[in-house]
Amino acid sequence: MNATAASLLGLLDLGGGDLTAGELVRVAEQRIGSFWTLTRSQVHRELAALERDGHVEPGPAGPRDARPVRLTARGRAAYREWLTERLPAETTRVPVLLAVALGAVLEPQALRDVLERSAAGHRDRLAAYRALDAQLAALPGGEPWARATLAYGVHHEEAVLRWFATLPEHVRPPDAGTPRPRAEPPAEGPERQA
Amino acid sequence: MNATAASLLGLLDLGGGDLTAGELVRVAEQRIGSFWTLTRSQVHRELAALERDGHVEPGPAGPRDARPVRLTARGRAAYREWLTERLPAETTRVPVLLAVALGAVLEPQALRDVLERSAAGHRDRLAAYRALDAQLAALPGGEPWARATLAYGVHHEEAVLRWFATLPEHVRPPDAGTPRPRAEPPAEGPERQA
DNA sequence: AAGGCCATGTAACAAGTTACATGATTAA
DNA sequence: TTAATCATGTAACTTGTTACATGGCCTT
Repeated sequence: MNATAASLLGLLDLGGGDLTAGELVRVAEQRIGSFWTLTRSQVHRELAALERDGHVEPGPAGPRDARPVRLTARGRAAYREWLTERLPAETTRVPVLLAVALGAVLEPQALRDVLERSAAGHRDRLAAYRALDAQLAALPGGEPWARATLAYGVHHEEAVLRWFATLPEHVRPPDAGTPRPRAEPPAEGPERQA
Repeated sequence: MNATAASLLGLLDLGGGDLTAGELVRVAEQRIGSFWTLTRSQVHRELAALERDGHVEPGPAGPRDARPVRLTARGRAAYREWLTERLPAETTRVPVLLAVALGAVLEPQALRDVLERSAAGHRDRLAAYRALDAQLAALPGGEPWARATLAYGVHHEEAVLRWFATLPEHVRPPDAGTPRPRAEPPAEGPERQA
């Protein structure tokens, strides 16, 4: 049982019915978006292993050789055990930090350009998360868990943007704000949309 | 040129002199810590490729078959080009978010345990970052770039801890604080755009 | 001087990414 | 009916991880 396999079983559990590889990819994208990458190739490979181990069983075949799978009781127990007992720590690679760590040997202007592009991406993502959250909030059930997941993204992006503002002035990207002032009314509403 | 190779060249540049694979791993751990994972196996593999491509050249051999390498002019240009022109976006897998996304089908108690353990890890890391930052601040040069890197970690961990406090009460880990009162800790971000 | 310890390099394995061939659906 | 498009599965490749054998270093 690995992280990818466990996540697939969990999504099957959440989905309720039979899902194909493509559907799983879509559900993952929708449910955990940019915080849990999954490619179709991975899904196919893991699904094959999961079926071999009895964690999923094939459902009725669909068009295009699409093979929906269904979670088995064994599979449900396996992923839950993994989730509660073997959940690994978060691992990250933050490319922009590499640039910052090398700040002593880089041209300030080059570093500043890198930071500016990175900051723009974070601003865009923050805006996208907020927009999506507004959509979810309007839905009947309120989608509390999807919104909780999104909230992580919002908190993270806000934190990163605040961090940009703390960088030395000669490399700080424009529009990153300034280190100190956190008093003024933050423009909560519609910002420059991506 | 890939991210791992580029980071090795950058660290060689920063280090100044000849470094062995093991030294590179140590420098990476010290400089970008938990935001840039590197294993010795990767370093050996990449170093072989880098030497083949003329990005590094072998220095005087040391004990235990240790083979220090030195950055070449070609290597310096290559990693800088990558850093400023091809820096990839951040990719993350946040296991705890998987649990949250599956909140609808998990036992609340199980989810709460998972969250509590995750929160504990984040608290520990935040404390460690702060302690390390205090050490760096006391150093002669002040280590501005190392501290800037660390600051990212501090901001990130603070944000995650704040996020925990926003989760539904019946799964919120103890010691996570409460959603509303944001008196003391860094508050709503001043991510002013324009 | 000897034995445990630790760092080195190597190799096998697992996971993630990219590119491609095929077949179904849709629109003209 | 035909052509374009899109989703599917497969394969090849790259990157990351884990486990292991060896040899210098340090302590006793």
